[in-house]
Amino acid sequence: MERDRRRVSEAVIRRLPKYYRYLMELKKNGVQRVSSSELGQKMGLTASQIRQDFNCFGGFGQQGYGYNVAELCEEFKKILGLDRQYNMIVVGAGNLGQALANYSGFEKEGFFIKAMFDVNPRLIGMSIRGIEIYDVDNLRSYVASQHIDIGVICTPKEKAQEVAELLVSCGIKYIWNFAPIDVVLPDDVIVENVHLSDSLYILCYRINAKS
Amino acid sequence: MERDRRRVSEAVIRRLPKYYRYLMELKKNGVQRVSSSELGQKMGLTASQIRQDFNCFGGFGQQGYGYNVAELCEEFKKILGLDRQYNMIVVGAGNLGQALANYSGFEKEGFFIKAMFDVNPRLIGMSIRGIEIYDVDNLRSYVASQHIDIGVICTPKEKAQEVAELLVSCGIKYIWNFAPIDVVLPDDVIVENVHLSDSLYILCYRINAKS
DNA sequence: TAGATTGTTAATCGATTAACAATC
DNA sequence: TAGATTGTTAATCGATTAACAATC
Repeated sequence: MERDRRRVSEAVIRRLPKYYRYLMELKKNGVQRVSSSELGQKMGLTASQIRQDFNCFGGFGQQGYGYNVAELCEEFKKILGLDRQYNMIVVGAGNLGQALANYSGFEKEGFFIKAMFDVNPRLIGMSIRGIEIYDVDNLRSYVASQHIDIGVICTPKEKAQEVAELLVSCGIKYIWNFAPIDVVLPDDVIVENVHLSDSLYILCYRINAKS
Repeated sequence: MERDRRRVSEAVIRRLPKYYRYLMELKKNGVQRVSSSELGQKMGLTASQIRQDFNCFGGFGQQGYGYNVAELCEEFKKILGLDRQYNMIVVGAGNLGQALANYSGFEKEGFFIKAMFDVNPRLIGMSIRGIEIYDVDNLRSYVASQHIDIGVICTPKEKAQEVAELLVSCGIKYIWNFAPIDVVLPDDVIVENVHLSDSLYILCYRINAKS
């Protein structure tokens, strides 16, 4: 039960969503219990690693039995912070921003896009699934009047740093960045990047490294 | 110059796109040379690590001088396999698939979406920036008649495994997967995943771990 | 109780950092 | 040549794996 008995390493953090996905799948399939070795087999990890990882957060298992799937799902939901709602705004209502707004899947998990912002007059005033696109000039006053947790950057890379700074100056401390650039921000701001092109480059590297 | 003097670790591979991004930026800004310590400062890495990483692929530097930026860009382009063209098809012409088709940036880097496929009759027959959406039933004959390198999966997660197997059965060996699931395929198939929800979960973890 | 499987400590492995001779 | 910085070897650090006592 004791959290933070040791520092949770970056490697462990990167595996957490994968654990969550596999455990939810097991739960959906009506599986009641799972051992570290069964789960390891499925996920391509060693049983040892799984037990080490889980014990960063607490002793969730029972000797001789394994882990209760439903219980473990709940624990992971808490660990990942998925037991609450998050309000988001998206800056940049182009292709990607619109795709995110159109995707209804995030809402089921508690992530709500409350508004979008852009500089393009053709987009301003439009709405997508009820999500309005506002002029980015209205961002500051919008954020002042609403509770927004996460700022999502979907602008071209040239604007990303500027937008990130704007968001931070409005008090937003958590940023999900889709622009292919590393934004530089104060240490207390948390940035999570989705670098599509990096991912594609890695695929290409492997294509060529194989031969 | 000798490649593969040692096996290139996963950790190094994940850093390659970042090196490429920073080096291209330096080149764009007209910077001629860079030392490992300068680059390290910018990227938040140690000079030692950069020299180790680079020397997985060859001795690109010159003692007392550092690295020639333009030369290093060329080397990284080759290492990543960005010195050629890739033809892609997208399966799943929903939000995300359409966003990828609308994004013209990939073409500038040599990635061409040649066609899209879907099961939805409302989408079949449409075209996006000249990219046609075909019935997925026509995928096999299409791939047989065209040279396609990469298959991109933008379907809901329920269909992803099936689509992946279809692509592989058509001879496609390289897959860029956006569905939030780990597809299981033969060992000689290379899969690169973009798990948006995993990324969002990690952001949430950090939001909650902070407090 | 006996069998199974955890939680945890110890051993191993690999990645990062430090140091320095080589050399431009 | 002297100064700078690489390429590379050695030392350190951290993550993964193995082992096993604890215990359900």
